[in-house]
Amino acid sequence: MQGSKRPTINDIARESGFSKTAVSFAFNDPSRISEKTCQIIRETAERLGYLPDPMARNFSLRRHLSIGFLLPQMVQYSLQNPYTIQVIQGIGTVCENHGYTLTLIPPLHKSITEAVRNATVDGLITMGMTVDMDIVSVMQTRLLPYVTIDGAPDESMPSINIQDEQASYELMNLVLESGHRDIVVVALSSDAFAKEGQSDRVPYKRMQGFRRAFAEHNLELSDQDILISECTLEDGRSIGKEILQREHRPTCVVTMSDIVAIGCIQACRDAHVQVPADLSVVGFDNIDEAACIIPALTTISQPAKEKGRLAAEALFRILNKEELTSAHMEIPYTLIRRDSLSIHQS
Amino acid sequence: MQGSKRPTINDIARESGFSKTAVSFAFNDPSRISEKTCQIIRETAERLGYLPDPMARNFSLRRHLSIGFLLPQMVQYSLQNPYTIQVIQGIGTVCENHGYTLTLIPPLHKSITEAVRNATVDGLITMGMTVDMDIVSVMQTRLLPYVTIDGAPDESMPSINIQDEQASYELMNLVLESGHRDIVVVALSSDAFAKEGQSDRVPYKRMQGFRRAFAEHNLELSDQDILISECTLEDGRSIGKEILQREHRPTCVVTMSDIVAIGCIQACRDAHVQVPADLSVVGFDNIDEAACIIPALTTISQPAKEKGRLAAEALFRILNKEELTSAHMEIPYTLIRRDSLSIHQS
DNA sequence: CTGAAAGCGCTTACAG
DNA sequence: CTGAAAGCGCTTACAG
Repeated sequence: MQGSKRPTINDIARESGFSKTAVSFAFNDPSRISEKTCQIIRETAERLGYLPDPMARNFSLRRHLSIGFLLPQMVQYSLQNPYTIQVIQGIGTVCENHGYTLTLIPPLHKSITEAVRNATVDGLITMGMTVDMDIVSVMQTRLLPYVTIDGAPDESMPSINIQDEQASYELMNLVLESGHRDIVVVALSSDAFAKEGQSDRVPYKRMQGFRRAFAEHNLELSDQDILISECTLEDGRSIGKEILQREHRPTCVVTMSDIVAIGCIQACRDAHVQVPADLSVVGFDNIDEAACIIPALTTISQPAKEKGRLAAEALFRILNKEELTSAHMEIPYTLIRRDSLSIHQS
Repeated sequence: MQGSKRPTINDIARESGFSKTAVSFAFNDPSRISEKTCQIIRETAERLGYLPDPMARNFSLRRHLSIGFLLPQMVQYSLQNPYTIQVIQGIGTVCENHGYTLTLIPPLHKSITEAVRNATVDGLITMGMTVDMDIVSVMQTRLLPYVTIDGAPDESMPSINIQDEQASYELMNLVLESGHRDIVVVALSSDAFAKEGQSDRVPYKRMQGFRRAFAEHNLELSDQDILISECTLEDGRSIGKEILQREHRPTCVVTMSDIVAIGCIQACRDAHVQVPADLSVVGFDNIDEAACIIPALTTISQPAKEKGRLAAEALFRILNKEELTSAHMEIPYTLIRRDSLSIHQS
């Protein structure tokens, strides 16, 4: 009866004796045809195993019914970071409410630009983006709406951020007030999108906050006390190992991400170094694990799910041609004091 | 120069003085045209801000370059379960390697069938599916390839599973050997896909394993000692609370999911009941958290990421018209003994 | 209520 | 090397 090919609207039209128009209406707007016609068409469709092709339909309607999330790292690392997962949760929930799917977009053949060029979505959400990036111009020429989380706010780029400089300042201030002076900072690497170091990027802003706290204590952060880590558990662990091997061991490690901080703590465990007795470690993000790990992390709590939610809602507003109340949304953070930072007696 | 609409291949053809064919080749197969032509076309495209529409291209080529993952629960719950996230990780990594995106598909207007009907993907991966479900027939009439994880193996349905009956048997056996006799089982609910209770479903198989262990000890599992929980932390917690309120408190709670087990442990904490001193709790899955939580969970370790990986690889093999070596893949599990199960002295 | 026809933006077999 | 034209499977303004 049916070959290996799916029947199309043409087959149903021919077989049922009605026009393509009628068949289309039978599935999308039955009120436009008579009940009898609708019934015959549906029966014919059922008999031939016909279902309208959603891609053809979307193509015709110039829509995708999907929002894209550009993974900031390789899939493996992105989905290993609870912070990113929470962001995805927030985005996903909004998509669900709007009847959209959520497309996770990894770099295509190592190229993020290529991935954006090929993305079949109605809009994109990115993390840590600055205007100078190639992908921005691609999105713009494609007229693809986008919102960035933890990126550098720019006129042409709706964004969701916390006050990273201030949060980092408070975190470092707490460390200094706790008496620490031998401090190593583990900064986040410029991520995959970046063309070059950019002064408005999140890692930079956090570093600025750290420096401000140092300055207020009449201290200076020397370059050799700044290390760079990818935002992965593994890299955090190897950086931690590296720090423990220094001849002059610091009393506190200040990271820019809980996942890196936890990696450091694992390195300490491996080396039988007690945290925080021998070494304090502080994080950033306040992922769920930060509260569970022993010792529980002192960190900055930022509402990741909320970030995702806000980004997605802003994007849907753009898609619906609604006015954004504010293109640059800042949401509150909290300094969380727990056990991984000790008072240092000098 | 350009209106609010994107230029199409036609605009570039007209403006450059070449045909649509040539423009198409300039982007997809430059070897088919002269260098000069290619250059002129590319310059024209650059000038007008033209990028080929990926949806139109995919539509023409009858492909999507995306794999769909049907979320087994609402987004919020699915992405809250580390087991599911690991599965997604596995799938995502394979997609990345193949240059595909991964589309997360939530139920559409509460309807999973509707979601499958509209999914614009080249293939689908589902969790916990049985052949009798509506979505199976939809996928079949759509000729959409699919693979199911933790579903009921069937001739027409490639699947990835562990030996759930045997694993559960071993787990319950350990509980019984540890001296427990007052046991409450927290089973997983028939999930959202299910039409009705089905004997080949994973929760059913696990229950069979539990019963076999009981039978071998000349015991019987009474209905009142079987509770049902959604696979969420919250539901686990409220089930835990319920159990603690029973007049006759059991000595051990056997769950079918770590996330539920952890919920139970939280309920114990809330009620100041010591685990495992006052009550033992065992899980299933061995998510990362199972090792971190105090007490660390006794559980069944199943390689979730591997399940995702295998499912995706099988799907790509189907897409490439390759022969599947075996449609039903079983992978090994391990019984993990940790601290949440105590020896019970009677 | 119904249908013929143009259109969505590409690809590609075919002819020159 | 190049282009006219058919085709992918739908939607929908328009006319009857």
